[in-house]
Amino acid sequence: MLSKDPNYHNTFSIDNVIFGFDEGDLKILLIERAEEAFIGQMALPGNLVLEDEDLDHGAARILFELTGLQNAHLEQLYTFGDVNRHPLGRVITVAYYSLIRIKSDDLKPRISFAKRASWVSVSKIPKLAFDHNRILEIALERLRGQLRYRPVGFELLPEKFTLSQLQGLYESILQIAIDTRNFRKKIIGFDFLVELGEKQKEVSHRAAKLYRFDKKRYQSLVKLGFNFEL
Amino acid sequence: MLSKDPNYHNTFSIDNVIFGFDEGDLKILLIERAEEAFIGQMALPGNLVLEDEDLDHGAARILFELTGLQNAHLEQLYTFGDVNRHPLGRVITVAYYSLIRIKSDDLKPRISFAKRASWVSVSKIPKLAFDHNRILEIALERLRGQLRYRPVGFELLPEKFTLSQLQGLYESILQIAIDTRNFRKKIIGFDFLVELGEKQKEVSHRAAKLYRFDKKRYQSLVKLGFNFEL
DNA sequence: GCAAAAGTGTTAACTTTACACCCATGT
DNA sequence: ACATGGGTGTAAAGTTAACACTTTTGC
Repeated sequence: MLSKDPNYHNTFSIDNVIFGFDEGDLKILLIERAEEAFIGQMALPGNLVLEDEDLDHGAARILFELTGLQNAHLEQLYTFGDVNRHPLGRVITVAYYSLIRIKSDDLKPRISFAKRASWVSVSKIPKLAFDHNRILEIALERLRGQLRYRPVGFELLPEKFTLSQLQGLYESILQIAIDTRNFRKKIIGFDFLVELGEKQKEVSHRAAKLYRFDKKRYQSLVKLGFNFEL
Repeated sequence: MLSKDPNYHNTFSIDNVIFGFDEGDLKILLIERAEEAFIGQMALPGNLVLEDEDLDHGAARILFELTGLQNAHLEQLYTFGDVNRHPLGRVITVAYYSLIRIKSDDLKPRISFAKRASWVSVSKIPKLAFDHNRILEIALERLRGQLRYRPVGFELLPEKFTLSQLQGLYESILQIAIDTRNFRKKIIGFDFLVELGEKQKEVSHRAAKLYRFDKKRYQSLVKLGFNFEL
């Protein structure tokens, strides 16, 4: 065990749980740590908050510095403050989470704190630094909870997607089977998907129609009292 | 404005939002502050966390010291960390919340930090210290959100209650009208209320039957896949 | 006997579930 | 022509919503 570092006295950090969806699989963004503690180990992209910085700002800054990602819609998840969660001293951490569309050219750490950032399937998460496995667990619970009651799935898919992709996302994250006809009826009935008049290309079967999520339409429906529920 | 106090550098606190229900009215527990900052003003019962204390423990300790309350089931709500939320320095605060049964003899502050603790109707909250009005707002949102999907109402009522009291609680907190017959059918149908075979006393109208919430029964129903929803 | 709240059932509208076959495309 | 996933409707079961009168009790 490392000895306590007095600079870590009463200090706090932010850790980001960033979900993405790719190849039918839910993934999260991990970095390889290039500094103590847990040097060389995989961890959530997180770091200390600056003294003159609001929490939400810190979350966005830290995410950018460690991964190169910008404009993720970060939401506060939970605060972890067990006395011994950090080997160098008392550090409470505020966890944030976000759902984003994975793009291949996204990931470029801007500071040496992280060696690299990469997407890891949630079914293949190694032992992480600190209490990050636990943080991820809480984030997964929250994601599963929100998936049924808020149209969060659309943030994970590409802008243009097929109804089967959408159904697959729900089935994969919630680990349930969904009846295709009922699913389509319901989703189409919500009346916030726009049929793009385009089709999939380069698939070796009947090409599916492409849709996009109409966020403005969704928001105006919500104002009229509509409640998303899958 | 007070000058910054170097002792408050990178320090964190806990604030508790404690809900109670009495006389058909939702209330929260406030203290009158006996120390700087905001001396003499009403505030949520909160204080600094000790260095060697887990967050959950700190929440329970602080609540006890400032109000005398014990055994409240405290749940973490949200963390507030705006740079200027505290006039003496940077203090992030982790808000906790709890629903409890109000009893008249509960409230006795154990340390001089609070002059007194008292229940205040949420419709009559004054301007509070720090950003506590905002914290309360977030807590109210969370309470309203949870009320429909978790049997939290029973934590606010006395152990023995009538169905009208229960209905009144929902109507008062959610600010909606509920059909009595449908409400009773649904609640009775859940099959986790126990009819006590007793009746109200000293009311000048037909006395209502008393019920209690069977928590064990509820939990075993949940295990079988039951989902509370009002 | 009257005021005040307790208690009780039925029907129509709507929502959810279960279920099976033909279609379009690439190889 | 076959393999692969895309796309479609109906009926039964279950749930929710609307609605009005009688009962009990204290004063």
